[in-house]
Amino acid sequence: MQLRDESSLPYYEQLVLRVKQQIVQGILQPGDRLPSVRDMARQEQLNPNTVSKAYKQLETQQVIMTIRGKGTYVRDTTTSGNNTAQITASKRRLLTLLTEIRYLGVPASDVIAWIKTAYEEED
Amino acid sequence: MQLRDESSLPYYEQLVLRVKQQIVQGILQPGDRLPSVRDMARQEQLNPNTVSKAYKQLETQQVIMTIRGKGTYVRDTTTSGNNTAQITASKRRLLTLLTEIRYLGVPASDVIAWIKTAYEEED
DNA sequence: TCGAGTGTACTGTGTATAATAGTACACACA
DNA sequence: TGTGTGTACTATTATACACAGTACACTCGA
Repeated sequence: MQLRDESSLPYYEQLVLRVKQQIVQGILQPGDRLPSVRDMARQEQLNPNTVSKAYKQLETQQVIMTIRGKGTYVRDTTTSGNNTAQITASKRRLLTLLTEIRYLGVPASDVIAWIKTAYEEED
Repeated sequence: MQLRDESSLPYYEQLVLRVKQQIVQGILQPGDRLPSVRDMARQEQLNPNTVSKAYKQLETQQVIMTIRGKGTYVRDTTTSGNNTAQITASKRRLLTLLTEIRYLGVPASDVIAWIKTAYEEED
C-alpha cells in the first residue's frame, strides 16, 4: 500500500481512501478480509491506533464490517440509498476545487477529460 | 461576503477563494482595490491577522499586488505561464476527490454535468 | 510637517486535530 | 487456555488555526 504524503491528507484518511479505491477497482471484494489493525500498522509503518481510526471511519460509512475478536471484512456493496448527504458534501467540495481550477485558466474541456480518464482507468 | 463555515475550510482560505471567484466572475477587475486589512476584518468579523494571511497568500500567488502604506490591488491577469505546478496539484486533488465520488456510485456523466454547470454559471 | 490610514511583523494564548506510545479489556476460535 | 482480534482509554508531542495586542515603516492628503 504505502501511504505517507499524497496530498497532505492525514494518514487515516489516506487509508480510508485506499480501501475505497481498491473496492472500486475490484481488488477488494465483498467478504474479503482486511489485514488486522496490528498487521496493517506494521505494513504501513503506522501506529495501530491510526489504523483503528481508519477502520472505525470505514465502518461508520458502511464500507466494512467488524466482528469483535475476529476481523474486519468488506461489506456487500450497499452503495444504494442513503448516501445523498455524502454525495452533496462531495459535490460541494468539488465545486470549491473547481473555482480554483477555473482561476488557473483550465478550460472545462480539460477538466472533463480528466474525469473521463479517471473513470476509464478502472473496472 | 460573509465567510464562516462553507466546507470547513480555514477562514483565510475561504477568503482567498472568494477573491479568486470574484475575479473570475468579473466582480473584481485588474486595478480594483481590495478593502484594507482592517476594514475587511471588520466586515467579515475576522481578526486583521487572518485577513492579512489571506492577502499574503494571494500576493504569493500573484493574484493581488501590495503597496506598503497604500493598499492592495487586483493584478493584471497574468494567468499565463508558470502555474503548471498549481494546475498539477489541483488536478491531483480533484482525482483524489473523484475516488470518493466514484465509490459513492456517482456516474461520470453526473460529474461532468456538475462541471459544465459550474463553468456556465459565470462570465 | 502632521496625522490618519496602509500593510507588515512580532509575541503570546487558546483550541482543535493528527499521530504517536502504552496499557488494558472483551471477544472469537482452535 | 492461549493467541489473535477489535476496541477503549490516557498521555504526550507536534502542528495549524484563529484570536489579542502591540509596534513599525510606509503613503498621502490636510
